[in-house]
Amino acid sequence: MPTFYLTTPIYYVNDRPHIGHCYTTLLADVVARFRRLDGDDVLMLTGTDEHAEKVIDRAKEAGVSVQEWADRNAQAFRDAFAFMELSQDDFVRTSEDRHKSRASMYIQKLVDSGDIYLGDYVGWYDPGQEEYVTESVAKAHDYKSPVSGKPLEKRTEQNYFFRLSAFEDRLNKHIETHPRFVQPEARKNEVLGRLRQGLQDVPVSRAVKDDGSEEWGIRMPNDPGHRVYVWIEALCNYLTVVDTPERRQYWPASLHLLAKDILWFHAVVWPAMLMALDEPLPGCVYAHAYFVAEGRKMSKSMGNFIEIDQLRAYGERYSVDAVRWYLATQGPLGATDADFAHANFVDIYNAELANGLGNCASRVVNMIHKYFDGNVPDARDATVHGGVDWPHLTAGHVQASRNLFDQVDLHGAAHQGLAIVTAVDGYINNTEPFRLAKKITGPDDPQCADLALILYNCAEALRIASVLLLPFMPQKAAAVLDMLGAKTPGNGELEAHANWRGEFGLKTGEPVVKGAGLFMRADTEEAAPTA
RNA sequence: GGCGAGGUAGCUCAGCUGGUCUAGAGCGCUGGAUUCAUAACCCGGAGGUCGAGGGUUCGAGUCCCUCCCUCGCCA
Repeated sequence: MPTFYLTTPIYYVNDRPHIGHCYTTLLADVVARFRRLDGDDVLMLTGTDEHAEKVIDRAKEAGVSVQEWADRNAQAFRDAFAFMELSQDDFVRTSEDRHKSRASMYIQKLVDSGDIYLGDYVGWYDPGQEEYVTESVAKAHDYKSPVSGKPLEKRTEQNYFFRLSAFEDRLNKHIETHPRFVQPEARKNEVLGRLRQGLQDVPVSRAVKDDGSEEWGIRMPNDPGHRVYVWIEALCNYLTVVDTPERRQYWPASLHLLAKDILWFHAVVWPAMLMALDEPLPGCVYAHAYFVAEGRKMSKSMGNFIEIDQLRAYGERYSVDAVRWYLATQGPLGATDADFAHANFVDIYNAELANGLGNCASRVVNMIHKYFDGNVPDARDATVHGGVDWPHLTAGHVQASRNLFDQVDLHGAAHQGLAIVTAVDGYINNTEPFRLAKKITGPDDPQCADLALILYNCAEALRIASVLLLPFMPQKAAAVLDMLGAKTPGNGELEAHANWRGEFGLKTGEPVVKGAGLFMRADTEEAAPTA
């Protein structure tokens, strides 16, 4: 069984879960669900990054221990992901020993190999903030603190550095010989452009004073006066989690999903570290863009972050699967930002879910009830009818789904399932089963067989469409399968279940259930739901 | 300032190496048909001087130049 290991970034534990965290993790979830269905041995990883110094500060403000604070906030991410029906196989926290011990080991290895060395760091220090600011920021503020306005101090301190510069050629070569390594294309160009300007070694630690405060973070091996920078330690999570005898087979990761702001770390620093550790590199680093809210950039100062509670409100009104569908199909998977706009949400919801899938399921099930007492009609042996070659048509969309998932094109893949639904709608209009039903004089009327064939084809096509839609809307697609009396496929069963009238095809005589409306039409005038 | 991406219907976008593009899709809008269905589905229509100007060519949304605008990355 091929393995497929995919990751999201680990999220800063002080943050409140918002649409951005949910989006990246949802992408991973949809891909993971599809891969499992298609037979891969999948490991999907997400988690929290907990060792920043601000975590200590905030815990103090809240009057709780750092661990308690981190526990509480990590749980908020778990809850958010549970609400979104996200199916991570593991949730790593950098404060866990399994992470800390191995991350220390990697650092030690890099020290031993000389890829991490002790050097002098010269920079502009802001005493008020107790942090360094970059040269460009310092210059922009006339060498005064951007916060307090007091003069910055030029300081030199000893730091450990990672010899990033040594990997420039290998990185360039790798990116050029592996066209899918950095995606999408525009992001790859950015990385290559920046590589052309040359690489500098990067500091990976900072001196800490032992003031008796709580033990937090990872110290430099053999030099506990230095704490490993949180970002470099955080990157290690992708490896620490699978660096066990049981999980080694998953490495290297097939796909790292992340947002564009941390592309550099993932496409350059992390691969260079892996080279230094003599580890194989991940297959693809995919950096998506951002969601904006109602056309405006989300920011702390604007206070317009779409937080998990607002997504919950959407979920309550329109269903969680509708939220998943909107994010997955309308999200900023490419290089440009996407808008989470209420009017747009309602448009997509009505057009694709209510008028599309929901209405189609409703009309098919209803006719089977009306004309065949709610039992799957007998299709005899015909498969091509009304100008549609159903086995061929559905198989084409199944294959297209696979190809699109390979390219992480979720929008395209989602529409493969929907395309079958559209085909069913067109087929019904062309063959007019409802009109046929009126012409039928009795059970011996040969037109009865035509009617049966038409409705069987509709139901079977809808079944396969649902299988393809399962990764996007696990609840609703399963609900359609339930209505049709079909089984929901398990891991590795895509092929068998997507097979027209195969082992899992609809069986003549089996009951079809009229369920509640799947996605009821939304009122376009209604205001957006609020948390 | 350096590098990069892009400006195509009301909206979101396809249009690869120039010629079925007399310019497309989906949504929205509009007319019709229909009634199995969630005022839905199906068919048709309107709507664009393809950012502006110049050039190459028998022929340019597609190549070249200049300019304008937007966005991203870096400094």
